[in-house]
Amino acid sequence: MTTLNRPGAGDGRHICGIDAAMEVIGGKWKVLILWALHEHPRRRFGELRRLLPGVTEKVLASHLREMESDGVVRRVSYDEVPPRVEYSLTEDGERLNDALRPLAAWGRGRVSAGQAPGPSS
Amino acid sequence: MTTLNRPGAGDGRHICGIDAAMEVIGGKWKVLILWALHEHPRRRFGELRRLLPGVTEKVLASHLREMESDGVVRRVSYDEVPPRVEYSLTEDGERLNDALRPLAAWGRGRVSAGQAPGPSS
DNA sequence: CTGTATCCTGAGCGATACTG
DNA sequence: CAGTATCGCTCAGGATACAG
Repeated sequence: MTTLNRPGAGDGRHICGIDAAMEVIGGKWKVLILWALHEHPRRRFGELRRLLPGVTEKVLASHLREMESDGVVRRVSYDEVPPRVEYSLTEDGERLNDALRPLAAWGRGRVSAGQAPGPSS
Repeated sequence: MTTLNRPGAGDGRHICGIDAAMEVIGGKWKVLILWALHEHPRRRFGELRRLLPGVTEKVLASHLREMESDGVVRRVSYDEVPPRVEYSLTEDGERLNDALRPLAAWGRGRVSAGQAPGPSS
């Protein structure tokens, strides 16, 4: 289960529904994992790691586990040698990704307008 | 400036635009502040504090400062005694709130379906 | 190749007291 | 009323080594 430091986390009390979503996407790399798996379906662990420059194995693994238990990521393990595991989005994960589009558009808008935090002071 | 522990934070490198948005809403109470100011425009500091049960003065103040410098919250200080300050959303803040609606709907959907993290294991 | 097992750091947050 | 100032803590995340 995702246990993030958010209001209402753990006790199931969410004020407006966004909290519930924030718990799912609240990890540092989770929205990027969502995005990567949407753009590149059925990705292996190592491929995902390469798609997210800077993420460590430990964090990627734990994020994937949490997203799996949250029902947005599906993990398929092929019993081969060497081992092969493929990750993809569930239907709910795809819906979550769609729900993030307006937010991404909003973010892109202010990036191109130079209002995004970071570059300009 | 918002300095969250996110990929690309600080250097202005965002992969898909969601990162930029996540930096703005990444604080523990920020989406709730957004929501509260949308539902109850022109709120005073103390009122806001009462609208967000559990938030401390320090965190509320710092979040409001960051959101102000991110251009989503407007702070209007009336030069009176006792002091009066009113917070409201900027146009961009309202747009951000709109962009969060699909996400809230997604979260509500899984809350009512019992899939949200927290209540069920 | 696909992950655990440890250890560690620090940002983010909370509690409390205090100020104009 | 509307905040700062300080202190402390927790836990998400990073580094590295090891395992099946």
